[in-house]
Amino acid sequence: MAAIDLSRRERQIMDIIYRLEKATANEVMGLLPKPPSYSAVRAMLRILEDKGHLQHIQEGPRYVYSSTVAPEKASRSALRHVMSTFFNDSAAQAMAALLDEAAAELSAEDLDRLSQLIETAKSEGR
Amino acid sequence: MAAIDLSRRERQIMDIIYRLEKATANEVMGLLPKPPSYSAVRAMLRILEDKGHLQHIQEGPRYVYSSTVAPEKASRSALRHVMSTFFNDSAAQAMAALLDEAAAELSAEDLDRLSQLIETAKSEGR
DNA sequence: TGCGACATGCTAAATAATTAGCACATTGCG
DNA sequence: CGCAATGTGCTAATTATTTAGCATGTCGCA
Repeated sequence: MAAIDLSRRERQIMDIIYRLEKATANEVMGLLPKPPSYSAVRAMLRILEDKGHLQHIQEGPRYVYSSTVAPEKASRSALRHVMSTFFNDSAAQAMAALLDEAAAELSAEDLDRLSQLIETAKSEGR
Repeated sequence: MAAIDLSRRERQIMDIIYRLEKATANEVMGLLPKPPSYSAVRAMLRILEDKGHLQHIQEGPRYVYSSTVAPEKASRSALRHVMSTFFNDSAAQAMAALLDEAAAELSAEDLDRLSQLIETAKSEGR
């Protein structure tokens, strides 16, 4: 079930679909590194659907694929995985690293919002 | 070069090595899901070393493998990848999700430290 | 309406990944 | 010292992944 047992292409495709939320075979193909043929992409999508990772709806003439797992849930397990792989399961360390890595990109408003979230967490944590 | 073009087993092994910082073939084997034979593990380690992802030192009779990329650097690119896949490249969103996901595990001290880091970032960001 | 563009499904072939097995070196202890 | 345990290197076979190709259906417009 976890991302850990997807093959390389499968993972690449899942990443794209998470990024776009929903995508057609063509869109996926466009974003794949060293894109294979269109029909190769379709085959992979079908396999991922078989395995239960994707679902599709028909939209006009084509299929639009999306994850069967809610994006929020998937992102949480991705974060968990990064925490366990690189940060000794410490959320605090992971957050510190994020802050450090991306400080330049954060606006004053972002930082204020984060401060508030932390304050809230403090008051709840008792 | 990126983790995105590692095969499934290669990725699993790299994750283990990041987690342990350094590891022997035996340790890696013990942590692999559905562990293959010892010699299969050794073969993979050799391949990863060929590709430049791992290096080893001889420690007594055995090889101890570690990443060629500094853990800090690897963790940053893992965070970047999660940000781009799930959080629309927004560090702030990623941090908020982490906070929410792991609030229960964070101590008051953790939260204080994070507040301070954020204050520092605010003052630097001008 | 008829045809070009663009879908899908399926299968078989090509390529890549993964594994086991064998030959041999080194360690450490009875 | 000698041998069991535990290393490594390499190669070849198995298995999984990834791909292309062909048959076929549908949409939209000249």
